[in-house]
Amino acid sequence: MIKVGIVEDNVKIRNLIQRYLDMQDGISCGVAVDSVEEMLDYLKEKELPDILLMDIQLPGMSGIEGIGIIKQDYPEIDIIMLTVYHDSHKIFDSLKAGASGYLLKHTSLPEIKDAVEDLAKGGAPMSPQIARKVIQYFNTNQVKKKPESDLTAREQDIVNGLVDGLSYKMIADRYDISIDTVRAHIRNIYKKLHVNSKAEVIAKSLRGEI
Amino acid sequence: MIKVGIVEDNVKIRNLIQRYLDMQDGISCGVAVDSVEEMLDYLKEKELPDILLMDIQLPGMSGIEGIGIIKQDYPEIDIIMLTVYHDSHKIFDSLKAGASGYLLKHTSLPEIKDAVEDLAKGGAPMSPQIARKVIQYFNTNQVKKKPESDLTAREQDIVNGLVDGLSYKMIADRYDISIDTVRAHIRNIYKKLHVNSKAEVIAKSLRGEI
DNA sequence: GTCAAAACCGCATGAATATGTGATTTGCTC
DNA sequence: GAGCAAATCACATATTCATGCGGTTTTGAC
Repeated sequence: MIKVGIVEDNVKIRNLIQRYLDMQDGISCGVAVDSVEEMLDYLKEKELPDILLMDIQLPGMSGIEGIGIIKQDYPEIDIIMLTVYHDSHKIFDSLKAGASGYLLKHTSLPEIKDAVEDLAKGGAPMSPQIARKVIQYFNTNQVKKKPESDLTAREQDIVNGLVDGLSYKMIADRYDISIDTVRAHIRNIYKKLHVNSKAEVIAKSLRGEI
Repeated sequence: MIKVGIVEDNVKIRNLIQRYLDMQDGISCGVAVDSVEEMLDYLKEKELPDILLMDIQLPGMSGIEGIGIIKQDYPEIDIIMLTVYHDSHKIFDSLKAGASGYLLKHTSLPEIKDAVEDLAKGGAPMSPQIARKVIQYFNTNQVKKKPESDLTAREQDIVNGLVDGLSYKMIADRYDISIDTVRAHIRNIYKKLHVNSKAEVIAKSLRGEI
């Protein structure tokens, strides 16, 4: 018997999921609350569930913060996020915090049931769009081992200066050239990198894209 | 009609999958070869498939090397790995090389068909065990850093804006606040981080020091 | 020895940023 | 309900940046 708990502030959705899961063979859903705080109270008193379904947008503590707190005290509980958010930040923050699955809210009840069973069997339920973003994380963030910028050595010097947080004047002093020369180099760097601010150069550089 | 190609050196498996997929509605599987080299020859001459199913262990070039070569010349082709290997290195190397899905070989024919359709719809098919390993990558590899910045949630928002290369005005628009408020937050951020330029904030953030 | 690329320099101007000095509202704590 | 942090907004000013234009000198390749 898989014991499931729900943290979801929309009463209708919460009751719907709880009733549906509870009537399935092999699943019991004995606790459904509307905030992380309530769930923490419950966990202190009662039997621990195996799996939690959790929203992100909640009254009080957010679901993402909740993951961290709950996993710290009860690392054996697996958490599936069930939310409308499909932006990368929320997804990766959730996974980093310790979530074991991530479903979007349009997921049907049978699919939620499948996800619970999947997780219990050692899988990691994800909505297809979510899986795609996770995969893309590897595709994009790590494939580029050699970004191969066409920056000259001097231009790279200037970039390093920017990354060190220096102003044009400080860079000029560091390399003993005039500030107008720094400007000239920066201009060329912007052209080559297709950007138009210090900020973007620094970001690119620190992301390893130069 | 989804056009699928197969690279698999086991003739029995290859023929089985090809025949099965080809008889499905909406899928055609016109090419099935036993090495990356042959597939490259085919791609030069004929119509490009939308999706490739590819083994890792192959005569000649390995499937993982193959991903890189194929994606370089034909980035629009999505590749699903279909292999017996479930070790993290092979999985992550494949994903980094540009694979869009990863299935284990015990996957049934209908599941392979589902995977093809899933991918065509923007998903990212993965066997449950694979999904679990991918998720664990985030859980373990990245949780460890807690730089402990005392930035408030709003201040962190602003920092994210800066890292995205936005100007004050753009940040103000993103969060629907006035540019003077952005300035105020930036001031406080600078105080807390002991810096005095956008550049330094971005650098600190991307170095994980926030 | 010519040619192109790289590095260097200068001036000018509008835009963006850094920083100061205010203020109001809200929610939480004691 | 006093005190305080957080978030919001305003106005002002000096500095820095982004970008336009124009150059010269050095250096390596052909």
